Amino acid sequence: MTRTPPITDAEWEVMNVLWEQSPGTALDVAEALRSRTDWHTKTVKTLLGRLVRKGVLKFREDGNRYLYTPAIPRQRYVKEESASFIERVFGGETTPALVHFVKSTPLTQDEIEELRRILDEKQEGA
Amino acid sequence: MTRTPPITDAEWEVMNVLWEQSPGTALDVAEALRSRTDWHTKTVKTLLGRLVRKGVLKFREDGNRYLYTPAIPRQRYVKEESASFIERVFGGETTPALVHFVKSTPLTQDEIEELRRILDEKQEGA
DNA sequence: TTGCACGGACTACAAACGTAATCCATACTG
DNA sequence: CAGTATGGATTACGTTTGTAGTCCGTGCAA
Repeated sequence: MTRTPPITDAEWEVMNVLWEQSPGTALDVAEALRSRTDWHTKTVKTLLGRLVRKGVLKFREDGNRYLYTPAIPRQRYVKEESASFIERVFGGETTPALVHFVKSTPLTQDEIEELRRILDEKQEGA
Repeated sequence: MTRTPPITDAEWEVMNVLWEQSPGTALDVAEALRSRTDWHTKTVKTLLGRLVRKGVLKFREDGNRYLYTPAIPRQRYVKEESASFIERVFGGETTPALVHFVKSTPLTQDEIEELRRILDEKQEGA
C-alpha cells in the first residue's frame, strides 16, 4: 500500500475520465474532456504523462499509441481527498462536516429514505 | 456578492485561526499555528499580507501593529470549498457524496440520532 | 543616547501547475 | 515516394504556492 501520489485539479479531470472508462487512448481522454474543458490535446497528453510518471496511470502499447488504465482505484483517492478536504475545511471534524452536508444538500424523499436506511444499518453494525 | 478569491491550503490554516477568534495580531496567529505547523513568523506574515491583498482579511492599525479580521465569513468559504470538492471528486453529484460520507464516517448513537432529526426536518420542509 | 528587537513592506526563490509548443519517428494520403 | 498528420518525449514558460529573507522605521532596554 504505497502512498498515493497527490494529484492536481487538472489531473483529477483526466483520471475521472479513465476511472469512468478504461483503457483509453490520449485522444479518447481528450475528446471526453472536450465537453467540460477546452484543453488542447497536447495539454491532455502532458497530464497523462505526468500521471504515468507519478504511477497513477499505467499504459500498454497498442500499435503506435498507448492505452492508459488507472493504476490506483478511484476509491483510494476519494478517501484521501475527502480526508484532506475535511481536515482543511472542518479542522478534521468529520461529524460537523457531515451535518453540514446533510443540511445543505437538497434531497428527494427517496434519497432521504435511503439515508435513513444507511443510518439504520450503521446502528446495527455498532 | 463579489466572488470569493481562492485561498490556498496554507491560507486556510491562517483563516481558520482568525475565523475562530478575531481580531488578532500577526503574532497571535503565528502562535496559534505553532501547535499545528512549524511555520516561521515571517511565513505567517506573508500569508496575512496575501490574504489582505486578496480582500479576504481586513485590518486596522493598533499602535505599530495590525489587528486582522476576516472580511469574508467562514460560511461562504465552506460552501464554496465544499462545492468545488464535490465537483472534483464526485463530478458534482452531491447525493453520492453524501452517501459516501455517511457510510464511511464512524458515528456514535447520539450522532446518528442527530442526523435522523435533521433528515426529519428536511422532510417537513419539503 | 545607542543599538537592537519587532512590525510591516518588499524581495526571493525553488517546486508545482496549467497550458502548450517543439522535436522526431512513423503511418497514412495522394 | 513526398508530404502531412499523429503519437509520444522533451522542453517551455508564466503564475502560484510554500517558505522564508532583507529592508527600513521606531519604540524600548541599558
